[in-house]
Amino acid sequence: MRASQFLIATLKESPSDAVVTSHQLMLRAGMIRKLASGLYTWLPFGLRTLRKVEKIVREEMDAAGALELLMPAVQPGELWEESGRWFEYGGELMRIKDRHNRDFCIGPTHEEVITDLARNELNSYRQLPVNFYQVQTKFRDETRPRFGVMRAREFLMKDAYSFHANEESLNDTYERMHQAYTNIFTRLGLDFRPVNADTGSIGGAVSHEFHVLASSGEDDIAFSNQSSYAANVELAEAVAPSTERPTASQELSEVSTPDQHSIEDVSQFLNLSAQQVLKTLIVEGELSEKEQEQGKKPALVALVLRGDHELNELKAEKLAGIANPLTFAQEEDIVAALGCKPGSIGPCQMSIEIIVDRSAAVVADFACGANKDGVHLTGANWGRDANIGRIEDVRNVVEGDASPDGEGTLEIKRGIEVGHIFQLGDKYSKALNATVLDENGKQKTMLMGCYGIGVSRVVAAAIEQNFDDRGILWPQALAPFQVTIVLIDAHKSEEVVERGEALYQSLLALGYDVLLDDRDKKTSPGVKFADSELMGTPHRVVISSRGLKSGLVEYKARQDQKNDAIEVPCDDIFELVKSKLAH
RNA sequence: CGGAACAUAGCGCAGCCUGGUAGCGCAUCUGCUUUGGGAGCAGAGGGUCGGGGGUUCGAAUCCCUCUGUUCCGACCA
Repeated sequence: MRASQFLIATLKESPSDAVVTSHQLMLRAGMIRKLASGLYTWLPFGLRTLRKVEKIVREEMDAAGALELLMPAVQPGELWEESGRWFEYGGELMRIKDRHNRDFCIGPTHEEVITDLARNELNSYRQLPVNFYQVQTKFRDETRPRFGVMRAREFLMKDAYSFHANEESLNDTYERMHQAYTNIFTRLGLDFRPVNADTGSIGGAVSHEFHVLASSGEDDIAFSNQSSYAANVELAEAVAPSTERPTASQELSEVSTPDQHSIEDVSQFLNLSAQQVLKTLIVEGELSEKEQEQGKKPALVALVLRGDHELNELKAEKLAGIANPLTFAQEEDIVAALGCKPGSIGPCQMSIEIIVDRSAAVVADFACGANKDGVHLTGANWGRDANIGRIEDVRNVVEGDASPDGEGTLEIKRGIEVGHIFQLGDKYSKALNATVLDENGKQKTMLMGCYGIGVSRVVAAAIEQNFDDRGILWPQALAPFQVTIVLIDAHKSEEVVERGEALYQSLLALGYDVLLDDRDKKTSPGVKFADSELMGTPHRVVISSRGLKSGLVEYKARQDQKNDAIEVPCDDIFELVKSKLAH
């Protein structure tokens, strides 16, 4: 591509609404422009990278035996009513009506449509397994779109759906997809982790998220420093401490702690570390349907954690006897049941059920609320002063915790979710009655898996992981242009033009993406250099009349932090660039 | 959804407090000069100051309202 024929839409300053690096750089390098909140136009330069991600995704999906198709972005509401999600899905589902006043939505995902297709087209177990995929625009009406294309409302996604006659087949395809995803992100040149994940609202059992590690990520990922164990912090198990609880060495005593409510206040006031202070959270207990109908009030349950630990609501609400979704008790109910306000609650002399976190259960001589306003206890001990009740895992893991697989300790980093694979089971096939005939001629509900990659988000994630103060540092596989040839003094020197043209043509002939910066003399060399760095082209050749006088041209790799370029004889430059591009 | 802020040329901003001819930088266009790190000089174009309403002789500026955008939060004993 010749720069003079291309849209180079670089900006010196970034629009004020861009806060994360990838968003700023995508705007500044001329990759995208915002149309409205969460809606972006991909300019020619940005589209090149988007297409490269798509290409690698397609190649690996095809290689893994998946079949590409393309479904409509607009979907009939009836299908969503059939699956039940018309009512379950919240405001993220963009609902529209056509001119006949019929309900439609703009697809945030395509389980319903593909399952409808499968029930019509698949009749026999002998047609299974199959795995269909598409690369397509999705729409989710996010409450708070942000970070550019990283959390946009309209985005490009590769989604795949597999159909199976049995669990074994589903597992098999799931593993193949796991491997295909690993291949994809490896080829893209990204630092990523597959992590065990919560299945969320989509339902089903087994699930992995693929996260690109970057400080701007929205999820906390816990991973072992010694093994391949990685999990979303929401799901990572906090293993029981291997140490025994020390024996009590202090006497229980009451301390007046006026206006000291938070763990921070109390530990400072008592001059104790937060680890020695236990916090007690009061949540609502579970009610049976019958009790709910009778309008009974739920019993309260006390959750006891170490002061420096955070409650994991997901873990808590899964416990028997606790309301799901987790509901914190109202202040008046707490006062009625315990006789004091939140902020002074503790497990000693507790009248309601107590669930103690594994780590909190091995603390001795702890401080806690005294169940009297403005009073705390110190030197408290389980058994002697408080009933330990049940012990459960109800906290988030923290750095340094033992890895649940027994190997190494946990580190926590932010991750950007770029891929997600699920074993859906029969959730949708059952709802939509998608069956095939089995070996015995009997109707059998198919099992399903689904596998997504946020194609547009991958582009942003790649930038979050690869940039410096001058701009983007594209991994080879994603670079919109692999080589930039900068011409200097082209208007004065025929030889500059000829040499540049020759190199340009021979690299093009090999199929490389080359940008020939032939912009006229109004574009100064400094602008060309700055643009090539902002745009992140991995390799740059500079051809100038000054260099050609000694028969030399200049080569520089974008990754080289040092500013010094290599001067090479101009007859050697083609071979040099070719060898650099080869790997 | 809760809280906070912002909206002035394509982009970044000033002007508003204290009402009186709408400005700066970048970008754009023309001419001349210039060519190894975001060029120089001279000139030019570009705005219903987000929309509506009000106060006033007069509103970008003060008041009300709507819309849009952004940020923070949705973990707490």
